[in-house]
Amino acid sequence: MDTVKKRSDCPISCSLDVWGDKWSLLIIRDLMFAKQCTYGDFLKSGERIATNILATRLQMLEENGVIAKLSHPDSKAKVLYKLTDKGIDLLPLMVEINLWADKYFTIPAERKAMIKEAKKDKEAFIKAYTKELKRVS
Amino acid sequence: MDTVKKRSDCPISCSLDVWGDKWSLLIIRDLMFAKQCTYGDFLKSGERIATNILATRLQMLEENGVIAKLSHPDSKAKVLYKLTDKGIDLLPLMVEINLWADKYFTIPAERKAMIKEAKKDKEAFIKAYTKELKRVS
DNA sequence: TATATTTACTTGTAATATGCAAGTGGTTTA
DNA sequence: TAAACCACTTGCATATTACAAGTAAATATA
Repeated sequence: MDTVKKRSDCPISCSLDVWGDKWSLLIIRDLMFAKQCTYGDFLKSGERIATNILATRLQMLEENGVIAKLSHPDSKAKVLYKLTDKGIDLLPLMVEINLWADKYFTIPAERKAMIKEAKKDKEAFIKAYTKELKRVS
Repeated sequence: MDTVKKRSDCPISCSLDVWGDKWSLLIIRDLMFAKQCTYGDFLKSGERIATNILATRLQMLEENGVIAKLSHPDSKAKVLYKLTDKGIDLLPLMVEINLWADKYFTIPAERKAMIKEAKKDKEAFIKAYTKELKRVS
């Protein structure tokens, strides 16, 4: 595929060049929740990503070292995706998005527990959850 | 303009519906750095946003309560944009993006000082800088 | 006071990206 | 051995973006 074209050297801009679209962070979210996902798992997510978009985003995120493919233990027909360390390092960002959303949107009940935990002791939560994510990867 | 169409109730998804595109966070970045910007200031930024895109993004961000217009003290021809409290609350998110980028990209020298300060004591930095942003708004 | 310039946009149009439906080719299950 | 599953690809209509040019009000200049 084609190389990512940088718009500038600004750290925000460079970051957006990697995951700054409507879908990438949702893929990363799925991987942070589920630790590992198949292609089909992503398609089943609530936001109904189109299959061609999913394919190009997965490719893009892999090229940028945010996610990695690994072979599925059960079947050669399946592919497992997981976060790399670079992807796991997006956890603090993900937490902050959740906290912002918690302040300005109505959050579904099943998501409140994690947000509450992150609010109680942010650093501790991130440390513990990072460890858990790295254990799987 | 048309209402934002939610893809799901997920906090990440809802947040992305507001600022999850290639340009919105750059607009917010400019406002966090400069505190107040005119339309022309945004156009002058390094990433060269197209004027029609800028206009629609500013409108979108204003509709979503992230930024606000105010009259320019010098001239009726000029318009000043600033962050609302909701926009200022994106500072922790912005800091985390910078920290992630600092780890994985080459950061321009002139941006390193702020990142260093944020790394030294994140909470203190956010608190102090939030205060400064609110002072202007 | 007339004219030029600045400012914040808008409009038109071509290029690109997205979204949807259907298809493909290996792999696994029955 | 056929049907079903899985991870994609392909084709095409629609939507979004990018680029260039234009507009109207406000201000600066002659």
